Amino acid sequence: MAKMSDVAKLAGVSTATVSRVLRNPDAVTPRTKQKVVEAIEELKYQPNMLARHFRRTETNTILVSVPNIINTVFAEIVGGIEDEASKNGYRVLLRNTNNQVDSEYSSIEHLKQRQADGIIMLSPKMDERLLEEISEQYPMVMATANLHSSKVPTVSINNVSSSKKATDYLIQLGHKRIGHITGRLDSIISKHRYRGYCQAMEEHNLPVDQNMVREGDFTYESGYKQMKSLLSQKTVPSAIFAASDDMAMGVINAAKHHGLKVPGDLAVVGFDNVKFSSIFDPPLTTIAQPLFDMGKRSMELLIKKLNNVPLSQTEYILDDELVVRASCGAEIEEGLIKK
Amino acid sequence: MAKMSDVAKLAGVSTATVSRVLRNPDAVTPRTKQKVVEAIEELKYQPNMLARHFRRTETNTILVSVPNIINTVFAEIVGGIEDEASKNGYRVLLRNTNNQVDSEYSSIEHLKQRQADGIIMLSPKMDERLLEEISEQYPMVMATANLHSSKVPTVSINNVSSSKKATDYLIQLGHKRIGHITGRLDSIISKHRYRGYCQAMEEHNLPVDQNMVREGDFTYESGYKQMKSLLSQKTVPSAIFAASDDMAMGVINAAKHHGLKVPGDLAVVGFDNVKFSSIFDPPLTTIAQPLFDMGKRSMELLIKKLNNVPLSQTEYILDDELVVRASCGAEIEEGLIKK
DNA sequence: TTGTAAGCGTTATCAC
DNA sequence: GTGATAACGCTTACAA
Repeated sequence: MAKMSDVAKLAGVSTATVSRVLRNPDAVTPRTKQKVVEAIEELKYQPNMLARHFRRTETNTILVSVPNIINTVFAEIVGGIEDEASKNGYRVLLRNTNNQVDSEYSSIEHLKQRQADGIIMLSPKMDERLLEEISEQYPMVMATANLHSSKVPTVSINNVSSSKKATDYLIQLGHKRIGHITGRLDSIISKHRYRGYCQAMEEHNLPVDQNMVREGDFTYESGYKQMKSLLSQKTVPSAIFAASDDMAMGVINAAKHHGLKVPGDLAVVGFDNVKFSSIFDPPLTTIAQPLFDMGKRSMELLIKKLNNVPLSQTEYILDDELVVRASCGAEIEEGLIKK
Repeated sequence: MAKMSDVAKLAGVSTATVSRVLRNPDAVTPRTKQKVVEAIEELKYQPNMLARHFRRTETNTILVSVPNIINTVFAEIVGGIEDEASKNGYRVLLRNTNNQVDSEYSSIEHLKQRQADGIIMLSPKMDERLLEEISEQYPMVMATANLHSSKVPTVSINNVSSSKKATDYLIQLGHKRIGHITGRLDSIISKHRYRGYCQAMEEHNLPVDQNMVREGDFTYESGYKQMKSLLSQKTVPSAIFAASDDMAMGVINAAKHHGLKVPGDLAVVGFDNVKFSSIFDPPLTTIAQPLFDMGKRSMELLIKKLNNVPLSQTEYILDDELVVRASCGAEIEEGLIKK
């Protein structure tokens, strides 16, 4: 494999000149540049990036810590990150944590060992104070995370207001016994979505009945199971707000298997607007998180940090949207919501 | 940031010894080792991996070229790759190609620039001869690809026999007008699946009617569109074999929107067994590709190549399986297939 | 504008 | 078993 010194020799110049041609061609006369370029082509020279990264102490690589790449929510965010990254000459190193905090720590180690220029953490589970500490020393951005503190730059939607919006919608359709399947309640996202649900209920003087609330873990299976549990009670909800589309689909299938019609006997609102939510039968009414954009935006912010551009804020709240489909039996007609 | 020489100084040894403690601790007396370890902890020394990679000319990173990470098929394979990689101390660098051949070439450049120790290509579209050439010089494995040649190690299922199996199943259920939605026919995978379909038909003396065959591109949308097209004809199929689950779901929804009952009026078999296929209504009968395992296996093979372990073969065919669910209206009962 | 040469932090080859 | 030192390939003061 040809190295820079080979190119230099063939072109009759020094390695410094070859390096300049590569890095900043205008600092060199057209003539020498020409010679060097020819030599590069002749030898099919490829710079040894390991040497370059070492010397420049940068990798052009950003690390993404993902709880689970198979989850379409994260896959879409990663898609957005990758898109923006490759447009800017960065590569994306993926780290699947499988929801293990240990794995998150080891991602941080990678960062400290300078194997990546920066990190984007998706829904981190690790200690918040530690996260802040690292964020002070290394370029870091978080996506789909709501920490208590706002020291770490975070891209998300407003999980409280969006959930309130979802619940409001069900109330507006006339529902009173509205159940909620939460995500794992050790996650702040889940707490916020729960809070939005509570706020909507309380504002309309509807009691938040703990018999109507179940803790899931964002998965289809947990939605299915918790709905079964709700259906085994004497009083049964007429509507469900699920904190994820996967759970909403579990809820609907559980209801169907129980002989209920959706939306006839049960209205369901999901959360995320993953691809399948529109394909599912019935298509899900859901809160659309701009997942791809969240990924893009996180990467944009990280690039700013990498270039020492000061960020004007630390919380970037993107717009969510209630996407109305058939799972609540409502149709938009002339701008009005009809049951 | 502390460097090795700092550790050496504090421990009162040379850098060579520190390096030894890190790489091969048994080549050092317990006493010196102890001193060095203490110094490392005291200084919170982290090796500079950029320097190490440069020096060792290896990165412990493998590159995965993915047509589209948002596609659950690929996401599951990547999940398997990541799993096996992290068990073996490798990191996974992701490159989303968005089905652009150019992007595949640029992944290869990364490899040549020694930014990764090896590469796994998922469904590559680039020139086959070039692929072979690169495979001779660099560690490379392919997954979900069937090339004509068998020089590049490839992990896949047998797309011909699996498709034949799927079609046979429909024939066995009594269907005669069986349609097929292919993937893009410039892909060998699609051609093989088509071939399996044809073989099954011909073996049962059923004509392969070109009016019953449509070219899709593996996406839900294409399945939907091509089914609409099939339904606009005078003679309409009674069953469809779709070359992907996404297309199968498109087919089913198109049929439903057209007023047909699935499986009552139309039986559908898909391909891939993505997570959502069992959640869909009706749950899809489909060919299960062991996606996660395919990822794992590809990584295993790549690790062998990286360690210069000779591979006994170049084609690794994993077992597929026909998963029978409700989309064909059949139920397994006492081991018998009933209509 | 171009060349010289030092240096990035680690590892490997020698001696001792 | 340990230490001195050269080397990996590129970048960058500094000198010319």
